[in-house]
Amino acid sequence: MAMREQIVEVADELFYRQGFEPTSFADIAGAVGISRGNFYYHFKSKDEILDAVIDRRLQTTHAMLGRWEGEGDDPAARIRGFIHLLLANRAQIMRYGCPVGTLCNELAKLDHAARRHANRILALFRDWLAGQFGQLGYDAAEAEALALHLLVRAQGVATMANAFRDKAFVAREVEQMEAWLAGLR
Amino acid sequence: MAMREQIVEVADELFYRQGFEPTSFADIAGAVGISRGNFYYHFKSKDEILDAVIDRRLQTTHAMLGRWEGEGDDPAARIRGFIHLLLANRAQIMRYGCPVGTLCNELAKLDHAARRHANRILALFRDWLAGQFGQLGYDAAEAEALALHLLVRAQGVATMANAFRDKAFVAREVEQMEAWLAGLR
DNA sequence: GACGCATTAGGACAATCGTCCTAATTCGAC
DNA sequence: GTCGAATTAGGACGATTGTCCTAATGCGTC
Repeated sequence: MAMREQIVEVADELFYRQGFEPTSFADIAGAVGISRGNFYYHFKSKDEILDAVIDRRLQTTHAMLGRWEGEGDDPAARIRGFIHLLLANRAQIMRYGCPVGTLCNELAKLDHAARRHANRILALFRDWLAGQFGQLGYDAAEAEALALHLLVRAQGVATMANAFRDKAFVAREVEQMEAWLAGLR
Repeated sequence: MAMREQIVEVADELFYRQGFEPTSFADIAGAVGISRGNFYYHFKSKDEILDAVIDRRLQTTHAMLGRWEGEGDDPAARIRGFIHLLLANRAQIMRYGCPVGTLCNELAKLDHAARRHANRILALFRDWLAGQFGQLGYDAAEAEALALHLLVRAQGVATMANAFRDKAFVAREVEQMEAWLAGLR
C-alpha cells in the first residue's frame, strides 16, 4: 500500500513536469525504482493512475484550503494567501506552468474521460475563493464572478510566466492583483 | 509545393486540436490524404513540421496585426479588436484552449527546442499591443506592462473557458477587459 | 514516344508504447 | 520451519511511433 502511494506521488510529479501523455510507464517505473511490467498489480491502466493522481491533488488542495480557512486571518488575507501561491511556486511555474491549468488544458485536447475530474481541482479553488468573497459581503453570484476573475488572472500569469520566464513580471502582476483586491467594495 | 502548404495547414489544425506530441504522422497523413512514409520527402522530421507550423502562425498573426494597424481605427479600438478575439473564437477556445498559449505550455513541458520559436507568437501580440498603448501616450515600460497584463487576462480567460466551457463567463470577462481599457489614463 | 525530374506509395526498421502473463520472491501467521 | 497470500521481476504481445529506403508513378520537355 505504501508502494501505491509512492507511485502516485512520483506520477504526480512527472505528469506535472512532462505532461500526462508524454509520461510513460517506463518513466514512472524508473523514477520509483520498480519494474515496468509489475505496474498492473497496482493499477489496471494508465488512466487509473491519472485518476489516482487527480484524487491526490484534490485531497491535498482540499486540505490546504481547509488549513487556510482554519487560520485566524480575515477573508481578505486568505485571498492574498492564494495570490501569493504565484510567488511561492514561482520557479516551478516559470518552468512547468500551473499544475492544474496545464493538466486541464492537456486533458481537454486529448478529450480524456478524466477531464471533468481534473476540472474539479479548479472548481475547488473557485468555490473556496467564492466563499471568501462571500464572507467579504458579496452575494453568491458576485462572489463567484470575483473568484473566477481571480483564477483567470492567476492562470494567465502562470501561462505568461511559463513562456517568458520573467521573475519581475510575476511580481508586478501579483502586486496588481493585491491592489485590485484592496480596491474592492 | 502546394502539397507542402497543405500539410502545414492540416498539421496546424491537428496540433491545435490534439496537441503536438499526441499528433502522429499517421494522423496528418490520413487527414491530408497521402501515405505516411512519403512524409520525408517534404519534411525531414516531425520537428521540421512543427517549425513550419509555427512559421505559418507567425506569418498569419503578423499579417492580421498589420491589417488591424492599417485600418482607420484609433489605438483603443484596435485593442478592443484584440480583446474581441476571445468572442470571435469562443467556441474553439472553449473546446481546445488558446492555440498560442497551449502550444507554448506543451513545448515548455517537452523542453522542446522550438519553445522559443513558439514564444515569438506571443511576443508578436505583446509588441503590437505595447505599440498601441504607446500610441495612447504611455512610455515604453508602461506600454509593455499594459500589453502583458492584457495578455495575462486573455490567456487566463482562455484556460478557464476551456475548463468550464461557460459562454456567459467569457462574455463577462470580455466586458471587464473593455471596462478596464476604457478606464485607463 | 522517350527521357528526366518531381512526387508518390508502400513497406521495412528499431524503438517504444500500454498491456498482460507467469514464475519467482518476499514475508507475516501459524 | 511451513504455508499461503502479497508483491515482485522479467519478458512476451501486438500496435504504434518516427524514420528511412526503394520502386513505382505522374508529367512536362524535347
